[in-house]
Amino acid sequence: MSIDAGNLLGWFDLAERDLPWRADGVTPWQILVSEFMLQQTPVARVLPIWSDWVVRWPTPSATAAATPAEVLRAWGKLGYPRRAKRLHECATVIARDFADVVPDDVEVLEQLPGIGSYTARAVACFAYRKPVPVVDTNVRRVVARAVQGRADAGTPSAKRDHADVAALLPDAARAARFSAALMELGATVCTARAPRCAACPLRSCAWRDRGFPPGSAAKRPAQRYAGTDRQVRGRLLDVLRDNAFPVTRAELDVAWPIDEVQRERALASLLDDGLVERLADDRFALPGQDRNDSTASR
DNA sequence: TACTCGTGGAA
DNA sequence: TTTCCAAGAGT
Repeated sequence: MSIDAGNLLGWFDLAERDLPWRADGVTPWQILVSEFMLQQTPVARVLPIWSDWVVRWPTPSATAAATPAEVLRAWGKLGYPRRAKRLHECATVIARDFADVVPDDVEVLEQLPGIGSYTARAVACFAYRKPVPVVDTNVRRVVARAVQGRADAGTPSAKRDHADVAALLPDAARAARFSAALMELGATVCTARAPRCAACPLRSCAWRDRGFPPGSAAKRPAQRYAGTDRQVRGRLLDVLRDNAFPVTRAELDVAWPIDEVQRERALASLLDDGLVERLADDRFALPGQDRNDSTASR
């Protein structure tokens, strides 16, 4: 089964969310920034961060001129701070090697830091209107249901997923908007939990035709967060973000006093990721931040 | 392929 | 309260 382009696009014309990175005049770089922020992160949480960010650093070179510390602070608690580091690196490469112009070629984009299969295609499609398949978790779910008649998408497979979506794309003139519409449908109607089938605009759906068979119960154990290294890293970074000057080990210790071994492991991984810097006096700071403080002189 | 990597709101 | 999961990337 396929998806009728006119059917989906007609719905999108009426139901498209008014997201700021979709507005006229938003540059490819600013769209790229939105895609970094939206990786595994809900739209509602990205909105305020993105709005401030693109005003402060409207171009790759402006972003590259900032310190990693400034970028990490602006990222705030958006999560996965390695994304912020990679966005900064990505800006540096584009400013230096691409004359401050975001590439429009998928294969070139994929070589940039923090840009993978999805983001490369999203930028090519949304910023440059290229008719390339854009496959995210929403698209995979919509295709699994409407086309394949299954409740959930299978294990991701870039090659197969791209082929599945490429087969659905209409003519090149409408392909980019079709991809945006497919994502939008998955994000707002054909959702993972409690899909709103009564509001679905699709006239054909293989999953519905089969009587909505449930997904296979073989799900991976729910991801836990409390007590994980991720939480410890988050606590440590939280301390560093909140301090304009370098902090001592003792100040980090209180962020996770329970388990010293785990705390050291988390700190080592942050250093390894380039998200934290160790100074010669054994204090710690966000990379590139001011090293002076009021206590150093007395 | 499977696992790590944050965060917080909704059910 | 616990569970789910939200425009993925890198290894």
